[in-house]
Amino acid sequence: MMVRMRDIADRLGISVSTVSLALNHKDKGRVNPPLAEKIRVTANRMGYRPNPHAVGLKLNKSHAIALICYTGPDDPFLSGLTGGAQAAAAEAGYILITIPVTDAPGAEESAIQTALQRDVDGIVFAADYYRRRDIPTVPDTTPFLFLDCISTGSNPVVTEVIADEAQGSFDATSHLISAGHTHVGYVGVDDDRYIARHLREKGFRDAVREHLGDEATPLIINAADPSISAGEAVAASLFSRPVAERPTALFCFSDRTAFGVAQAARRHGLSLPEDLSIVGFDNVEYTSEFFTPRLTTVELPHQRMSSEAVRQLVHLIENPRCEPHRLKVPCPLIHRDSVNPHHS
Amino acid sequence: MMVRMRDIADRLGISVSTVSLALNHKDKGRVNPPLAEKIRVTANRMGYRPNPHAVGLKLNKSHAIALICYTGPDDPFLSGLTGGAQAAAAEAGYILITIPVTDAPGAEESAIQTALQRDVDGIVFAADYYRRRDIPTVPDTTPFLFLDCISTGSNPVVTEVIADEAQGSFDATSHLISAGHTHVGYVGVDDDRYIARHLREKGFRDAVREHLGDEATPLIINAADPSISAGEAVAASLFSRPVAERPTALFCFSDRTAFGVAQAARRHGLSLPEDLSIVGFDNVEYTSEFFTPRLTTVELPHQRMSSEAVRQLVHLIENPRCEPHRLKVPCPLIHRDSVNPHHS
DNA sequence: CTGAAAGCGCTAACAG
DNA sequence: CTGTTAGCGCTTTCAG
Repeated sequence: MMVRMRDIADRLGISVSTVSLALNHKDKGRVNPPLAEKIRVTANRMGYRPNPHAVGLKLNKSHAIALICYTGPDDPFLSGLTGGAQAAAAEAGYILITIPVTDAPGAEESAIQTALQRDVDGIVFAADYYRRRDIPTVPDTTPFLFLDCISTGSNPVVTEVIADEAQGSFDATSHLISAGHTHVGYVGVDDDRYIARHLREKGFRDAVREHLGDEATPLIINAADPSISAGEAVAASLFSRPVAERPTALFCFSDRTAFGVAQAARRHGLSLPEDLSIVGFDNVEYTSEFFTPRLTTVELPHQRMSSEAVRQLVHLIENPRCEPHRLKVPCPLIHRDSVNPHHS
Repeated sequence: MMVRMRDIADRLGISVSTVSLALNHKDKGRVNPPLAEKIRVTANRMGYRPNPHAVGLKLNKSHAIALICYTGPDDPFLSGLTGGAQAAAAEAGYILITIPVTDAPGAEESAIQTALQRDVDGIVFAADYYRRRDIPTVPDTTPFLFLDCISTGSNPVVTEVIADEAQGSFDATSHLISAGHTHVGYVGVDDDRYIARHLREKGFRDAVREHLGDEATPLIINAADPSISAGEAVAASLFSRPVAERPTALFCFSDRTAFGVAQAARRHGLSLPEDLSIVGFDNVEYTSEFFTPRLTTVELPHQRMSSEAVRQLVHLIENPRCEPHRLKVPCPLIHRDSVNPHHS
């Protein structure tokens, strides 16, 4: 069934080592070129595929990559994460092993052990949500990389792939302002566990300063958490303000916040997007699209992040001496129907 | 770093084969029990883990399972599928290799080759959506199983894990009827590519017959496809009927159909769930929850299906002679707010 | 420029 | 009951 080097050596009446040399492109000045070429051609024709176990046993390599990933049963992002990683790995000729990790004590170590035991060539470690965390113990011969999380400590000691949340927020806010809204606000979240909160707020502030000038005081309120109900709760206070102080456009920490805000607005008799424009953040699959009006939002590009992570990892595997760095994947603004132009 | 059988043999002053025997529980009547026990204990203490490559090379096994899966970049179900499979595989001590497959010609074969080349112990083949398809060529020494798709041909020649759609529809319809609705209808879909359509319609019909009697003529209309707009389009015709013929409750082919129906209902001045109760199908992550009113719907239990699939596969791997069969995973009804009691 | 041979860690005959 | 031995398919010195 499986054709081995042995088979092609026999066919050509030569030895296995010569075949190995040629097939691994280590033949430079060791096998005469025409022979090497002939070897490669017949290997191809015979459908030769190296036996990964044999190679692995010899080289302690497996041409496999592990994606270690926190897996809430209802994580809306796992899908993008595995999908992107899978595709990128396949493209680079690696296989993807997905290893779940839970909150149980020791689970991380055991996940990493599982990976190491399989001699994976590299590990992508993804947290459940963007957050700061310390680096698990991994032998530094094994390329390792963070996805959607960053290491504690100031400069990256490990390569990290994250979303450029500040840019996403900046773009969203800019979009609102360029639609004519001068009275634009930000509905954030008041919980430091969401480290994205600072980046999103920063993007908002920067956009306000850049487009509306230094003297503009940014309107910012914070919900208790990123849920619909919390969004609805804080937003209520906004709409009971005097009309002059009432924003005509709101950029929200999350899609759920935006839904809550929308609900509160409607409750106060406003209609969307005519009386209030909103932009969310996350682009929760399908949901933002189903909402009425279809929610304009900033996408968290999980698919691209994970494929980028795998690409970086492969690069690291193939170029072992490569400095750790932080790669920010842009968050695209998804234009839909929840933003209206405003004429003052 | 890695401790080998050799190491533990040396430590104990015995031979590798004895260690192998003991560690693989093949020691019955071949190694004296106390020794065997001591071997196992020290193996544990030394943190021995078998080298999968060595075992694989020898046995053509890898203690790995492949999940071959169609992967639309925006498939809302991939998440549940991989999540469930991952967890179940880890639990059974197998590793999960996820292999993407696209619509490109030859992609399926190549995915399967990739899996076989790695000597996976079994393959779960998942289609993107429930549908009938023929069985890819896989050596019958490799346990193989269909997830969310069934083979062409009448009786299963391969084990299949699918959702019990008819039961889900039956339950949804029964729920509507037991809430007092006698004028209940079904908004289906008029496209045979969705093989679920017949099962869902059947569940509806059966429930109507069982609870409302044979003489009740089930009200059924079909949308062109399962989209929101198509749902909205057919539903419109329903609401322009005379009040007496107007249903007070509708079971819908999909969540999206339900959203469309809701939209049409509102357009006709009805309010939900007071004037119209609706139940969807799919429980699209988050979405059904965000909708107002929160949508009562039938869940497609992808998580459970995939974990069940790998459990079945593991069983198949460990009990090679096991008849192919079809396993139906129940579709639970998720009670939310879109169904109101009806008093006639 | 090419081949013989050793050995990666493990299993399974086969001897003892 | 235990040890010796021969590979699994491949890479890699080391001789020729």
